Amino acid sequence: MSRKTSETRERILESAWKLLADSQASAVRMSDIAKQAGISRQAVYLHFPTRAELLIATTRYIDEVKDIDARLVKSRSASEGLERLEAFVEAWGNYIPEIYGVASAFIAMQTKDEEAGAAWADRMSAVRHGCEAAVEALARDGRLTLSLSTSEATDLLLGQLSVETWELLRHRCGWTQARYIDVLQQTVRAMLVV
Amino acid sequence: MSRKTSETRERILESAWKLLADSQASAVRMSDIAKQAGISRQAVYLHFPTRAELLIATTRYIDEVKDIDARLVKSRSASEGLERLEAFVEAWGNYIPEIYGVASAFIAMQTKDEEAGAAWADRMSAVRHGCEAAVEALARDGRLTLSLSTSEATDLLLGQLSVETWELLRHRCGWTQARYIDVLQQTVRAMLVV
DNA sequence: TCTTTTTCTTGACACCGTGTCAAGTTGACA
DNA sequence: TGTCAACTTGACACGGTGTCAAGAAAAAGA
Repeated sequence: MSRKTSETRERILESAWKLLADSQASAVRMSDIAKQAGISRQAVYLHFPTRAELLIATTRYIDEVKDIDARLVKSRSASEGLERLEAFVEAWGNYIPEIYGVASAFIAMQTKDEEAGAAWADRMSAVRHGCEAAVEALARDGRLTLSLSTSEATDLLLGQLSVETWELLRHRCGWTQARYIDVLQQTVRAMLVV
Repeated sequence: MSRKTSETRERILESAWKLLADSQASAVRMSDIAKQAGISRQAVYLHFPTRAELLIATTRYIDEVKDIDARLVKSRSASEGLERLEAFVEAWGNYIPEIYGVASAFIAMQTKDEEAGAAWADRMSAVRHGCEAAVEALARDGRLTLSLSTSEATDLLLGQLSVETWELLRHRCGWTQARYIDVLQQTVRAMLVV
């Protein structure tokens, strides 16, 4: 692996990221990314065999740069369930804008492309684990709404924290990010906490 | 307009409906629909200029056959806000499965096709009106959660009742339809009602 | 420095699905 | 019988993804 290789690879990832971030996702073609990176379309295929794999690599790259793990520390180290839940909503809710571009590209591809669907499902299952941990902490404190199993509560939380819901509220309904976090913490609490 | 014309048109709509209902939406091509209807692909274009317009016509057709209005009567005639809200969740929540096929085709097309995006947005705005009416009835009863404006509450309800959320819970998480309705009524109540 | 190997470029092509076009067929009805 | 509308057949353009082959250019190695 020469230095050149990883440099080009990174330039591709940066380009994909940038384009996905400011145009509307699925309009970004392989040739656009190549142009942005200042290389030929074929060179992109030398590094990433398919569009789906490029998107997958892009999310991983963003996770690294934006340090998703660091953002979750506060939630993971919370002593109480409710605190953990609120910290999780805040951390993930504030992370969505970072990945929204690539996320919506995935969502658009899901139906057409098997591989993209699997990759996105995998990503979502990581989020689900976060939701589950918060719900279980709540249950241990005996504060989980009685009528819900932990798995149901996890599913609901996942739905509430979905990229689609974020998009609806922030883009289509014009909410501010701060209000989104605020209201979501409040509704999630009303839904899940006794 | 001869009898023949409208017969064919209806056969196309029925075919589109059927195919969208049981395969995964965006994999349904114009040629599939033509084959199902027993006509040539070009004949489909004689009745519907684009795939988007065919989808739009298909939703209208389903609305007619499944009588969406009749399903909303109970909600519209409710005397109390809470009653109206719960009836609305039930009516719309039970209508989603009927339109899910064509809905997900729209959602998949949204990004690519301007027209499809507009049509789906239009449809969603009709649902939003339903949400709004329920929320306003609740507010009139003085039972709307204090920290939310009626518009925010409407947005939240819309998000909770979105096709995407339904799909998550029913398909990806394996909920039954009955449980979906039950839990949604409960969570929506917890979120919005004081 | 000269050679080998890797990376990237150029340009062509196949494939798929949408939408268009033109010429011809069929059937109803006057 | 002739006319008109609905339909068929077969061709084609377009846009986007992914593939292939030949060659240029740059890095690595002796």
